Order: sequence, then C-alpha cells, then structure tokens
Amino acid sequence: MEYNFNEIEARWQKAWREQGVYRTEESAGRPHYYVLDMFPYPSGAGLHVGHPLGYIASDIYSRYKRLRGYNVLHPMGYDAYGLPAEQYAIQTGQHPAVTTEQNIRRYREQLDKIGFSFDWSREVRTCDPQYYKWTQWTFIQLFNHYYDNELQKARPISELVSKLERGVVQPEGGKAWAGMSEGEREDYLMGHRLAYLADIPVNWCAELGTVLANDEVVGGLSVRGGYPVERKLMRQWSLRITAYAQRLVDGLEQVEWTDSLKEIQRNWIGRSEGAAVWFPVSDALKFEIFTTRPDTIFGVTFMVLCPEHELITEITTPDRKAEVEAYVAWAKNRSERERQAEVKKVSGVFTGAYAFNPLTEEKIPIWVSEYVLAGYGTGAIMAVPAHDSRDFAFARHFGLPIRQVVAPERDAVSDPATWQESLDSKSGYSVNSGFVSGMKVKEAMAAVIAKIEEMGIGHRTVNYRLRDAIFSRQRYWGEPFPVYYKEGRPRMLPEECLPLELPEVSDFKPTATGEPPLGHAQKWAWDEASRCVVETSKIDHKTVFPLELSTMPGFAGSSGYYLRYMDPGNEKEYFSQQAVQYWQNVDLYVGGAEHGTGHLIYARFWNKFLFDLGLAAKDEPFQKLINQGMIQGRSNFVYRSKQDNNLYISKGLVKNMEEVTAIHVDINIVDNDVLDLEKFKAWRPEFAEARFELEDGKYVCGWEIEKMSKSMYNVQNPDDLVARYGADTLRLYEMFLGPVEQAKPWDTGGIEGVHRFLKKLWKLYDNYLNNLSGQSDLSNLNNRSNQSNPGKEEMKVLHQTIKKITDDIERFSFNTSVSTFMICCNQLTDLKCASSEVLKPLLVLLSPFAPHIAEELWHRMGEGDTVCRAQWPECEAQYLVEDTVKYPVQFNGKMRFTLDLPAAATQEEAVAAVLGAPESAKWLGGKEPRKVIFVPKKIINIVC
RNA sequence: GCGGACAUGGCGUAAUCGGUAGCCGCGCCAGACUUAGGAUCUGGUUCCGAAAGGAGUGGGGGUUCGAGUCCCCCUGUCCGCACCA
Repeated sequence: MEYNFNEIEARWQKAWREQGVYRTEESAGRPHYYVLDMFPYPSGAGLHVGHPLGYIASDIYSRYKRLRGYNVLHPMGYDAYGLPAEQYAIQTGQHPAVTTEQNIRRYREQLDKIGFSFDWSREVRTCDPQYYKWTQWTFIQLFNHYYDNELQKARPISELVSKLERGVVQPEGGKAWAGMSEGEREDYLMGHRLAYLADIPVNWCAELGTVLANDEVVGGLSVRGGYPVERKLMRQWSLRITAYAQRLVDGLEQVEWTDSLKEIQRNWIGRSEGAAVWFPVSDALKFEIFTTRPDTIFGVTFMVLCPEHELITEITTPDRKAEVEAYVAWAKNRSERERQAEVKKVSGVFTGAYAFNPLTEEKIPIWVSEYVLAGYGTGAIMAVPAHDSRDFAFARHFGLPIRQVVAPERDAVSDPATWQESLDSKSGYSVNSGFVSGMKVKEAMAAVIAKIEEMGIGHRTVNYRLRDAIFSRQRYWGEPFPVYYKEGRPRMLPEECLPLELPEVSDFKPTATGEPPLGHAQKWAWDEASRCVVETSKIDHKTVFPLELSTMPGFAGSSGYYLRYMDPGNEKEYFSQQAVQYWQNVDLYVGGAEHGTGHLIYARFWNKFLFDLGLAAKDEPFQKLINQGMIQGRSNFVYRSKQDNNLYISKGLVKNMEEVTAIHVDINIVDNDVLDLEKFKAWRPEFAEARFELEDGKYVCGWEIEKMSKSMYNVQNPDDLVARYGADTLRLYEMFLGPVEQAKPWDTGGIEGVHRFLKKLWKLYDNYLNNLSGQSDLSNLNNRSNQSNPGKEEMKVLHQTIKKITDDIERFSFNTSVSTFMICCNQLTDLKCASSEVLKPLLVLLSPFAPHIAEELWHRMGEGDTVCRAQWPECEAQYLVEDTVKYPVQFNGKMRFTLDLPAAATQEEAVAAVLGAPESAKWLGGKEPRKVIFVPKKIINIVC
C-alpha cells in the first residue's frame, strides 16, 4: 500500500477533533505540566514556516509528557488587538473585528493542518469582551493598589490612606496629610498608585497618531512602520513597573532561561548602585544628583542639569538668561532621532550659577546640557571629567578644568591636560581626595557614602534604567479603559459593570481635534446613576461623564493570558483558585527572544502583582523558557540583461554582475534554484515575452538569505509543503533543520530526505502487515524474528532508540531525534524486523514527532485506542549492553592496535589484556607502563 | 562604546563527562533495475596523495597522557543595549 499522507492526516485530524483527544481537565493526583507557546498575532499574511517551528517543538514536548503520564495543559489563542488590523481598517474601511476574525480563521486552518495537540476548548482571544473584561479588571486593581516598599509587595491604596491618617506615614512633599485638600490628597495618592495618570514625556509618533512604549521604539523610529518618534509631554496612563524593578531582577535567579535572555532583561532593568547627594546653590536652594562613583566627589569641577530641569529658570543669572532659554528651547524641539544621531556632538550652556561641593566647599559652575537625561536619576549630575568619558568630552569642548582623583597605581598621578581619554576604571586608588586619599576605589566609595550620610546631605541608593510603562494608546483597536472623568479626575467603573465593551465608531482615524478614534463614538459616556454606557451627547458632567478615549497597548492583553487558559470560561473570576493551585505556573514557555524587553518583562510584572493579590500561585510566571531561532528567508533572483530587457541570463553564464539587474523571483516558481520557465512567464505580465540564456537546458537562479517577507517573494507557506509532503514530513523537517534555538535560513533542499524516511518507515510496517495476512513473500521474514519472538538484535535497536529519543527530548535536541529515527528504521529494515513487540513501541516514540503516521500504523497494528494515550516505553538496560567492545589501544597517544574486551571490563582486565597482547611487547619492551588510562567502552591509553 | 552568543566537510549539522572528529540528511560521483526517470535500490564522498602516509574543528598560545570541548589573546559573524552618570 502506498503512503497516502494526505488522506491519513485529514482522517486522523478529524478523528482527534471529534473524539476530543486533546481535551485537558484538572485531575487530582496526576502530575501536571503546562506547555505554552507565545500566541500569535493573526496578521493578514497568514502563517509562514517560521511560526510553526516553536509550535512543533512545544507540541513534541507536550505529547511526550502526556505519554509519560502527565496531565498536560497545552493551549493556544490569539493576540488579536494590534496596529496592523487598525491600519488596514483606516485604508479600507473594513472593521478590524471583521478582518481579525478572517485572519484567525485562516490561522486556525493552517494550524490544524499541521496536527497540533492544542486543547482548543481553552482558546482565548485578547479582543473578546469575556477575556478583556479581566484585563480591565486587573487595571482597576492596579489603580487601587500601591507598592509598599517595606513589605516589598502591592497593598490596597486604602491601607496607605489609613497609615497617612494615623500619621504612621508622612507625605514626602513636606505638607502634612491632615492639612491637605481633597484634591491634594488625590494627587498625592495618584503618585503612588500602580496604575496612574500623569503628565510625562512620551514617545509620540505623529504618523501612527499614538504614543509608544520604550520597547516599541528603536533608534528614534517606531518598530512598527519605522516612523519618526518625538519626545512630548502628555497626560497618560502608566504602570508603575519600576516599583517591581528589584523583584524583576531577583526573580531571574529562580527561572530556567538562557543566560543571554536573563542578561538582556538585567540590562533593560539596568540596576546600578550609588549615592544620592544634595548640592546646595544657596541657603534656600539645593538640588539632588545621583552618582555611581561617590568616591570621585573630590574631582567634581562642574555640575550639569538636563534641559528639562525645573531649577534652571530659578538659578540662571540674568546675564545668561537669553542664552540658556535659547538652548533649552532648541534642545526640546529636537526629535529623538536627531538626538540619537548626534550623540557624539557636545552641546551645552553655562547658567551663571554655582553650587557648593559639600565635601570640598568649592564653588562649582552649573551647566545645562542635553547629554544629561531627564528620565534617569534626578536629571542632574556632578561631573567628574577625569573619570567619566562624557564629562571628559564636555570639559574638553568648553575648556573646563579636569582634576585627577583616581590613579591606576598608588600615587601614579599625571597631568590630565595630556590625557587622550578619561580614566573610567574602578580599579585603582584615590588621590587628591582629602580623607579618602590612598584608599582603593571600593573603600573610598563606602567611606564617602558614610561621610555624606553622617553629614545628612545624601545617602546610599539604587537606580534603575527601567521606566514606568506608558499604558495609553491613542488607537481604536485595543481594550478600552474602564475609566470615566468626573470633575477632571479619573474614576474607575464599578467592577460589576465590566466588561466595558469597545464602541462602534464611524472613523478609525483620530478626530480633527487630535482626540483618539474613540472621540468619534456616538455612545461613549458613563451614566453614574444607571451605571451604563450612554450617548456621548448626554454628557452633562453632573450624572453623565465622558469615558476615557485612549485604549490599552498590545502588551495589556498578552500580560496575563497564560493564567486565563487555566480557567478560560470563568465568568466570575479571572481564573479560579482551584485551577491556579492545580496548574501553578507555566512549566515550559516557547517563543522568540525578541520579546525579551517587552512582553516577557510586562508579563512578569503583571504576574507578580497578581501574586501579591494572592491570585497567582507563583511569583514567576514562566519557569523554563526556550527561545526558538528566527527562520530567515532564502530569496531567489533572476538576472535580466541591461542591454536586452527581455533577456534573462542563467546565473552561471553571467560574467559580470554590472551587466545585469538582479530581480527577486517568487520562490514558489523555483525548485532547487532551477526556474520553472512557463510559470515565470505567467507570473507577471512583464515577463510574458521573456527569453532565456540557459545552461544545460536549465535556468539557474541566484540566491541570498534575507528576512522572510512578502516583498522579497521568499515567504514559504506551510500549506504548500503540507500538500506536497504531508504534515508529518513538515514537522520532522523543521526539527531536522537544526537546534530549535538557532536562527537558520529556510531551505527546502533537504526535505526529500526526511520524506524518504517516512516512506521507508511506511514500507517497513507495510511489509510486516502483509506478511501477517500471508499476502506477500514469506521469505522476507527473518528466522530470528517473528511476531511473538523478537530477535535480540531488534530489541537492541529498539532500546537504544528508546534511550536516545528520551534523552534527546529531555534536552530539547529534536534534530538529533530525527536522525535517530532514520538510523533505527534503516537497521530494522536490514534486519527484516517483523515483530510487533519492537514495531509497536517504536510508534509510541515516533508519535510526538509524526503523530499522523504513528496513529495510522498503530491502528493497522490492531490497537483500538489512540496512540496519544499509550505509555512511553521504558528502556531496558540489558539490551544496551554490548557483549564485547573493540578498544583502540594507544601508546603515548598513538593508536597501534585494537582489542576485543567484554563490555563490562574493569581497569584490571583491560591492563591484563594489553600486557598479554603480543603487540604490546615492542612498545613496552618488558617494562611496566607508567600509566594506563582506561575509559570504559571507549579507549585504552598507555603511557610508556 | 558596553554586554551576550557563536565559528566543525561543497551545504544543514553530530560528537550528552576532556577520550577513535565528521553520525544523520542534502548535494555530488559510480553502479543496479528500467522504454524512461525529478521513482527505487547498492556503494563511495573532510582535505592532500596513485598508494603508503600525512594534515585537519576561524588564527595564535597554554593546561593535559589526550582538547572541537577547558584557560588566555586575536579575527570574523550574529544578537541585545546605547549620552543611563
């Protein structure tokens, strides 16, 4: 019988779906395991072969764990809110809900064809009101909580209020709680809520009409679309993720992620230890700076404020005023891109004012420069040009003094005027530094901190590079905020009124007045009395109030989705305690490393907050994480002659690339770099009249590795491959390509080999089944092996395979597993294996990788139940032991002969065998060997 | 500039503990069966050499009886961050 993969795969996919084979229920007593994929954004382009790479790997592991007796949760869903659907809507007027629904259907079809074991009854979509109800609910909780630095966890804001009322806590601003007005109190609390509204400098992208989070901006351009981004002060919702900075750093110790990804997160959080120091300007005025090098305080020769610093207008002397104002205005108008492009250009202006160094009592000039950032530390620095490269460049540019206070060796002082660069190293000794002179840098740091703490002018502190996450987007296609505005202040909707559903709008573009698209909504106002959404026209600011017009960003919906999978149908809670106590957290998370500074930080923060609320079971959401490598595209080119615009020259005949134009050609009309001429002519009208210069009768295309993208015609669609080779071949081939974690170009060159293996495997089983029914040549049967009595050789092959496959899966080395199967199949074919005791367990081993063919053969072998519910075979050690092993015997590292020894030979037996061998005599010459290195089953090494 | 990862045949890769480097597959070469082959099967395929033999895991050095693997330096590629005080 032929291996008819299309028929087999369709039939089993249907059967699995109808029987609910992959349904998962909580079941006490069974060990549980949660395998999660990063859910996809359903884009209009559909899946390409890069998407399933991680899904196949996680599917293999899920199926393996199930066969091992685990109750496995392996869900899938859609990250369905996002910019592309909305931009498509703006262009075509199609409602994002409609296009999203279409895309989801297409994704689902494509996913189904690959034979994944997802429990689709648990599907979540971030744009489903029953899902985003809980995104909104979490936002309200964030608003109603603050971070208690003593307890190191989130607590209800009412507790803070109570502490303030009892005087246990004093407001930082100086003004007492009791003396505050209602408004002042609300402002104060807003400064502590974990979700808060504030005027903050944001990344504003005019082209997209929205603000963006830091991880959505790269090099001053938006990640999506690559449009310019500028800094702008806007009133925005933010999440106080910085409150969790320390826990986000600490938590990395507990999880099994790659070192590189942990390092990416540590860098992003950017923890640095140092000191905060107050520098007085006058008796009434002082300002705070942050430094990681308190030991260099004796080397301060000027101070620098960022252009946004509030003190600038107060301290600037009248004669400098015009110049300073001009500089500040210039700096503020510069785009983010200009700033970043001109990082090396030094600019700045002197304010005319001076600060006093509290340790040296010197008068130090105060400057303003954009190299000091408003968003980090206090937006003000003490400049130590001798030991900081940026301060050094600034000092050189403006001719400011440079004073050495650290020397690489004790008293190795030189004239800084001769220096080419600053001495930034922390190894060395303090010099010219008063009471710390002569100390090592580390000791000097501690001593200076102790001194300033004693003087009450500063303290040890920690700073983070991480910024609070801006949570407002001026977009339509996102979760609405459960917020309305009363007397100019935000109010949360009552929890019972959730979800607050996204309203219909007439236009997805921002309004003429610059309001977000929700400004177009006819019905977008909150009636406090009837507690429902009413027409916008009814807003009277007495009983009917305006609702928030911005929506939540993409990371809102993806921050807690893994928890919702545990209990997706729950209408009363985000997820039940019963479910979360059973599943705990994600055991294995598979996805791309590009989410390292976005989703993976936000989700950890979200989870930690829910953990503080007593909802999440674990502090960290993702125990083990595997980053699948990106699959790049392999583009093909044709070469058009520059002389003759209809002449296309085969690659080998192109003598000079100057004479031709390389044109991207659709990889679907190219096979093994050979162009299909007829399909090429039919591809696009301009090629209809094409003529070719062929080599050996073929047109050979050029190729290059590029990003997989529509515009380069190099997108490999999995459906075509499934139709041509079957899902099992695709699954095996994607794994065979190389380690899951590694980035690699997509190349169909080797897919035939994998497909050939499945055909051989099919034949192996087909022969066995034919022999059973006596339809074929019985001489194929091996004497040593029949159905009830497998030969020892076959058992050896089987058990070696069990061991290898089990080890491979445990360490996620799926590419080597595929090789192992090929070897096993070849060996069993050579042995003419005809024993169900060997062939059946092999199908169980194969089923995580190639579930359809395994299932089909499993049934043909007479099994009733699905192979998915079989038991993973145990490896029996007796079959792994070789009777004898050939040992290469080496003298002084040079191999001279081999010896047959029992596999279980000991050191003594090995030595005796070597000494007894006639070959030894000439090397040892009767002497005892100096040393014998014996590696069981591998090698005997003799040192003479 | 800072941080991280990687470097093995013509290609994708393997070598799990420091122990015969190159498994498996692609490609290529030769052969078999065929009217035919983009089907199937068999054998070969790191490089140099007719062979014997020699060289060999980006380059240089070190540790070791023994290094693709460990340490130091260099080169190259990829990724992350980037005026973060």
